[in-house]
Amino acid sequence: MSLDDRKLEVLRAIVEDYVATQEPVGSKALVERHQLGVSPATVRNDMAVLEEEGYIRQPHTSAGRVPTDLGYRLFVDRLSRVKPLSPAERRAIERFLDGAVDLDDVVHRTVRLLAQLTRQVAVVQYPSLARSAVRHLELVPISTTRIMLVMIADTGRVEQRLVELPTPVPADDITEMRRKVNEKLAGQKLSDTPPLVAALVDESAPERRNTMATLASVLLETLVERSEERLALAGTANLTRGGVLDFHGSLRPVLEALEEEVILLKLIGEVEPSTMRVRIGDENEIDNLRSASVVSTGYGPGATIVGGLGVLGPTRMDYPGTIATVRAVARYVGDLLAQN
Amino acid sequence: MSLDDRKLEVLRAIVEDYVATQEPVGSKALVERHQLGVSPATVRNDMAVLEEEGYIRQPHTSAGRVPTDLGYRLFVDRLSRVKPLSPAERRAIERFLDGAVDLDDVVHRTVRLLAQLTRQVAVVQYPSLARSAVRHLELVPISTTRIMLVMIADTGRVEQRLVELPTPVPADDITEMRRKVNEKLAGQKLSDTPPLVAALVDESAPERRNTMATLASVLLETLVERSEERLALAGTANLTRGGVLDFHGSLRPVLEALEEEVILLKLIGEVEPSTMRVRIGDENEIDNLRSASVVSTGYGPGATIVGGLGVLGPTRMDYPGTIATVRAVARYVGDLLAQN
DNA sequence: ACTGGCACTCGCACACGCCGAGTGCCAAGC
DNA sequence: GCTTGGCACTCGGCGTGTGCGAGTGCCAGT
Repeated sequence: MSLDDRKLEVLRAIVEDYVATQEPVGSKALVERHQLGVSPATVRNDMAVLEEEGYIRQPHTSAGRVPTDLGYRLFVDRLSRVKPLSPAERRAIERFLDGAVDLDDVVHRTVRLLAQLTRQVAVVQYPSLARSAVRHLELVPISTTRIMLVMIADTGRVEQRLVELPTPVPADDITEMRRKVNEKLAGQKLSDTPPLVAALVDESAPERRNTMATLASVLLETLVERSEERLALAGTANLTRGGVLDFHGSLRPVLEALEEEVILLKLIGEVEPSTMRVRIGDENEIDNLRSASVVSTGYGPGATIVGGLGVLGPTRMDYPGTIATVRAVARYVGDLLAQN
Repeated sequence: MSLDDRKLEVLRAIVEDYVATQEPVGSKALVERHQLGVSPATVRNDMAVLEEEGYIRQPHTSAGRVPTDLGYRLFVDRLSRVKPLSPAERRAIERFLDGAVDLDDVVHRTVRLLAQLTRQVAVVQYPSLARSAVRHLELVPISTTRIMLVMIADTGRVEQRLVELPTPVPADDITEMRRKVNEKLAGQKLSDTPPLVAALVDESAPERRNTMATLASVLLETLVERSEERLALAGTANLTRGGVLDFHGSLRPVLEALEEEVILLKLIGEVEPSTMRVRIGDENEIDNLRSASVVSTGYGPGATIVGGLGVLGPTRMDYPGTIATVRAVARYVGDLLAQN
């Protein structure tokens, strides 16, 4: 059985009112606050159907209705109009993000901004190394048996790692190695580097091969295997808004989940071509987050995607507003990265 | 009026029992669980005195007693015996911290370890730049008008910053500048660098002065002014242990405080020669943390101190255990840094 | 100075009853 | 046939009342 337009309208009204008031909404209140053009009794009938179909439910027998996860899903997919940002918000974004001096700075500002605008927990992934290309590799001699390997990616990320050499290496050799390494790797996608690194070792002069092998292994580890994904988080205090009512009764599991980088990456990291991803309550695979919703998207210069960002909050969330904000912030950050 | 030994013993018993059970402790329960050698009535008289002096209080008229901040203070200062770590704990620390490849890695492991061992919120400050010396400065040409400035500190910290040059600069000049800059700054305490940097500009050849001035300003900003202190945080989920009873009723203010780097730095950063610092409840200057206690100390290679670390939890906290753990972890981290 | 005894206080848990919001259903109306 | 007003019903929330018991303060006795 399909739902007619009025029933959908009723669902929308329920979602909007519930999100706004945080209280179960009854038929009478509904007709008062929205121009539905019908009586409470009619609305009640519609509600009965919506409940039967699983879009809403009653917390207890004689209370108003509350949307279910399924209800929010339908709302997000078919009922919510995009809510354009206010000029003030646009200006806030611009003002906040301009003046960032650093990739670190950009990420930190972004995550705070996102938390502030949405009043939720915000997560921003640093540009993924896997999706970056090498811009430059630098070998900095620290002592005769130690060099610092610095990798600068085209996304602005900089990774460094100390390399302990098996034997002392003269400065000239290091200069030469730097030249070779850059010649071979600069401009390459990090994901394409492993064979190139292997080739480097093969091609190097016998007397330098040992050193080069050490270097290569660190290189591989840093660049590919450990493939360190980094994250920034902000706004956890927002979890306490609206009491402990959201997140059925305890912040514990949510806070625990937020401590696990792996989990967060799963949440916002799996960037597909799809523009915007909304996961509502039970749709989350992580058990600890069954009471939460996540709105996330990818960002990057132009059309490419180098990382993910998003927010996490109670299922009772202003989806249109949140989606609009997340999208806008992602776009600004992308533009910012494009300028570098 | 001074408190005789038995009264102090009573206070200790109250603190220990309350920390263990989280329930107000009465006179009868006290004599049962501790060998005080006197009757409940006597204990009651002692309690009356302790209450008068402000060390304990009753939540309501006919309940047991609970330590006040002042009571905890007395307990920490005069009554608690240091609780040596179990071998298992020592081993855990060692196992956890060995195998760190990076300063980043060290800090992250440390903060997680600390959170896990104390079951509180842990905070670790990265080695402060202000207390570091320059080990090496590297100028990496990115394009003709852009160079990446990489500063490697003796504490292992690496900071980088993009420098936009006013005019294109040939590679040779950059090599020369690198030499000059290192000659002047390597080995110097960061806090001593400003005049040296100024001198660098003055001494440079006229045709390079412009470039050098740009470089110098970025240098100063990165190294001294912005003097970026970094932090790692873990264990926020531990705040939810013991319900919302601790932190009088709301985690909100605490979570908010934990989001402010400035506040956290104040908490654990002000490292004085004193070895261990315990701030209990109202002793905290930050209003949001009036319901919390902070145990912190400095760490660093040998006797020097390069940063702070500590934990934050409810005033109802196992002080002896926490203090022992924080001290032990700080020592291990210091040793680890000394090895670099 | 310590102790046993005793009256007293008060928070907590539980039971009771009322109120009212909100519902489902039904019969009447457009 | 959908919509509507009417109506009986349900049930959670809240305020009141009561009993219980832990814990206290005080006092008189040793």
